[in-house]
Amino acid sequence: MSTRVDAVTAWESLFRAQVAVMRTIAAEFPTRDISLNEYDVLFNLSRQPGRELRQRDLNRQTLLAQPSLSRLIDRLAGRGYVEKAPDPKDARGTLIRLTDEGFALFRRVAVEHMASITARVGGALDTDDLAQLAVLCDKLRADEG
Amino acid sequence: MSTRVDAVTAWESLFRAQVAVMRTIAAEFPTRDISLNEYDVLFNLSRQPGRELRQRDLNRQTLLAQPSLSRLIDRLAGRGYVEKAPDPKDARGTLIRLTDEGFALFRRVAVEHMASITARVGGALDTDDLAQLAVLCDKLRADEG
DNA sequence: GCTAATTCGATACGTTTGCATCGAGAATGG
DNA sequence: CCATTCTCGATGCAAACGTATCGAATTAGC
Repeated sequence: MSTRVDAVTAWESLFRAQVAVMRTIAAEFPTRDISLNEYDVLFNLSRQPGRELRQRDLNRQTLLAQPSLSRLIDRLAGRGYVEKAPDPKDARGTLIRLTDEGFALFRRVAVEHMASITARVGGALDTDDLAQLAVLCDKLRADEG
Repeated sequence: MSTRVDAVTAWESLFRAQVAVMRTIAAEFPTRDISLNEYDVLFNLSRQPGRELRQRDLNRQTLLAQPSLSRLIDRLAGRGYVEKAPDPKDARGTLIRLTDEGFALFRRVAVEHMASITARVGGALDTDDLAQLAVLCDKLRADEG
């Protein structure tokens, strides 16, 4: 069956493309202000209703191990960008909420970051390619398991 | 211009897909034997003629910072999976060569790893999708800058 | 309703990573 | 040919990460 080989090849291409693009983007990222992992957390919170999310759900969006995210959040909380509150629905859980200051930081960084992405990604693919790529990647992500 | 928005959307999709797939793959990876970054180094060496590469070139394939790769290689060398030799063409450079033991380890791990990829990626997209995705990602990667 | 198994987040601890910097060698420019 | 600049890889050091483990809370099975 050729799908076996094709799947590995496609993943290889996707992974290398991700590395290539990420290198450019990371080089232009304002790491002094915030790390990419921290940005990713702010990003995920920002698009949530009420700008809050359970730590458990936040963890599912990233590749970070649970203890790593736990401490990353403590660092963000220490700098005033997020707040931690117990989940009223589940006493085990913790709700992480983006503060106004955190949202302001996110928006400020997002502007530069999106410009980097537009330059690197938009410069390599035309509109049709971009749309196609997004569809395929969404399909790939959807199939959890 | 709508390409601005599309580029950011497409990158977002690609990145999230990469995270989703990587989570599955990493969970099934034999981390006891070797880390994913270490595997990536062995992988890159394995497909090189003579199975050797300059550390500088190796560095361009990964997202690791130069000192991190330097020490990762030292660890691999300490375990006998690679060997370091001065580059006769350039006395600054170091050639990293995959040993037979390193190649054997790579092949052993690659079997399981490719099975993980096939299951996760091949299960979500059909052959046409996979081919399309590979083309788009290669195009995206090609445009370095 | 009670016990066992699971989930959630935090902490201890060793490992890995990145940033800053260095010395040695190679390229550049006069 | 010499001085300046750049490239390559290594090391000091602090920050961040992952594995193992724990206590508290919830869920599942009897």
